[in-house]
Amino acid sequence: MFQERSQDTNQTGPQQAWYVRPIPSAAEAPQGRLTDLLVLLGVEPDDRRLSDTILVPLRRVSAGSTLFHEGAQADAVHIVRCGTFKTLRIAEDGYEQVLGFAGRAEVLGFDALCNGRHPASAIALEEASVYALSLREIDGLRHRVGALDIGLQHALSSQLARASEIAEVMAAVASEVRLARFLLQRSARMAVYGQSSRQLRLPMSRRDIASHLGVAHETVSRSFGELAHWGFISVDNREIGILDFEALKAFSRMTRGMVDDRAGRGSDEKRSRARAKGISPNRVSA
Amino acid sequence: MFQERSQDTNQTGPQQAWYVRPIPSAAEAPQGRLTDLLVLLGVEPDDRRLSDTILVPLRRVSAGSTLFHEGAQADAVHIVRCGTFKTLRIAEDGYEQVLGFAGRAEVLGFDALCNGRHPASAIALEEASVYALSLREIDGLRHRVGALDIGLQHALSSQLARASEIAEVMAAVASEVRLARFLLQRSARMAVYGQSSRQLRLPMSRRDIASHLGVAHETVSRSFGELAHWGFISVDNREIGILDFEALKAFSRMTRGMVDDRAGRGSDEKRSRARAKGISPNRVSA
DNA sequence: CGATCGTTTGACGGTGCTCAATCACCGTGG
DNA sequence: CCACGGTGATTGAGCACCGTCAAACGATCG
Repeated sequence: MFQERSQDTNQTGPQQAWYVRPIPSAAEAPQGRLTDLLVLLGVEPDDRRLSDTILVPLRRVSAGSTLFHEGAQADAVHIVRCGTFKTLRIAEDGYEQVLGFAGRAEVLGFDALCNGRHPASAIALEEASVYALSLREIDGLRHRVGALDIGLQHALSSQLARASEIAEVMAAVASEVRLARFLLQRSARMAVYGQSSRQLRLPMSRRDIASHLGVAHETVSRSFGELAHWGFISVDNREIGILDFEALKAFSRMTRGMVDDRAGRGSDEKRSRARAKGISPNRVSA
Repeated sequence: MFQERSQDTNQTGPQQAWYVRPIPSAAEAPQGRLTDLLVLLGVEPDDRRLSDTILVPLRRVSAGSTLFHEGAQADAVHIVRCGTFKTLRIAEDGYEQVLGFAGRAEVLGFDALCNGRHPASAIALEEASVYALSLREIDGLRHRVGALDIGLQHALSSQLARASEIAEVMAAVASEVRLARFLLQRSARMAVYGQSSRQLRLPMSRRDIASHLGVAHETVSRSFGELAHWGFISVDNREIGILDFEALKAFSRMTRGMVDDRAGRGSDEKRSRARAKGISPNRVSA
């Protein structure tokens, strides 16, 4: 469905796992070294001889299948090794609210610790694999391996800081600004891992983006078109190129026009979005 | 520039703490027992004789003054003992985005751990006091007192789960629905601590609410009026009474009208918001 | 009692949601 | 090979809703 870009390595074939796939039992259960997990989390293994001997279960998730369901009992905390996930909640009427996207080294499912149930679902957007830290083992492991404790703490702090990203995109009034901020967030996250921050391969659909930005998916399409039309980005399906980084950044700063600010200075600033269009032919307002 | 709004209750006079206010030194530095903090976090002190002897610095924050500033170096993780805070980020142009509200037993500033700087500011909405766990001591304490480790983990998990609240309110298209969801969130949080969940005293201004909901503050006023007009709530300045809980809950479920829902059933359901006006009593269905 | 801020209400214009239709892409099967 | 659904992405048209500007109202405190 989504995957034909990097999906050449389909090993299990059509086995789609619509329901929770049981952990591969016994023989072929894949495992990873704790050392590798620590490196993934960005911490130096303090006792390498110990962490080398400890194995952490790995779980492969095929594109489109769910890592865990909203409401399901939590059994483990997951750390993404590769691939991308979307986290979402589904309203009674079926509307799916995408809360965020999680990639390499990000933690999934920690928010289930407090009451034992997942408040959101996690669905893989592409072939992915995650480390699964069993809830029964995690506390013991953290005590035995101090580096894991630090690494997890660090990752959780990052995730908490990133939680404001969704507020950042949704706070913008104009849909094009929302999209611009979203693209910059993706770009910044790519840059952290040394990836090119000017060429993005979005693993999620327009509808996922729309839900995440809080707009209709048609509006996302239009906004892509506008941003491209203004020369900020180039759009080729899910391949996005950032052509004018600074302009995009400046444009993304357009906020709710100084609402409530009775000081009033800069009441003309807000109109600059209209001016931004002036860079190229004037559109709208016609 | 922005904060002279709720600065009325200045007990220290003009000493406004524009910068990080140093912890009250020596003599009068208030301290609380670790045991009390553990109880606040909802965990049983495992070694009471130990936790009774350990003291945790307390910090009092007057209404309107900031606990920490966005961008400031983090020195401690705070746990709210009493009072309410708003967390916010300020855009270059001065627009203040309210990310959330933190009350009793909630953790503030943990998101600064990953890079040492606070990604958001925290401002007290009313007289408040917080436990301040110094960053240098926190790891040692967590190791010595297992209950603290568990309690913090639990609190962080809750906070992470609550991070989706802002997405929940902003996801709604109609402003009245956003406000309804917000009120229900507040009500639910009150209920956790045994407070009456049908009578709310909102400690934040309309402008704060507006920023948090992603709408203009005039729209918040109008939405309050509408919800009251429909008989869902009663409004008396910042005192809100929930008159018809079920109706309010049903109304809050109105989502983006089945966008993308190709099944298409219920395309008339969405209009029910307009119908809601005509009906004061129960209209629930679902 | 006046000043300041928070809150409410009104009017207008623009933006985006809704409802459609169309195109592009893909795997399937005649 | 092309017709055939199925899905995602794009584009268009109309109208309700909310942001903006403005002014009045209310509360609190000096």
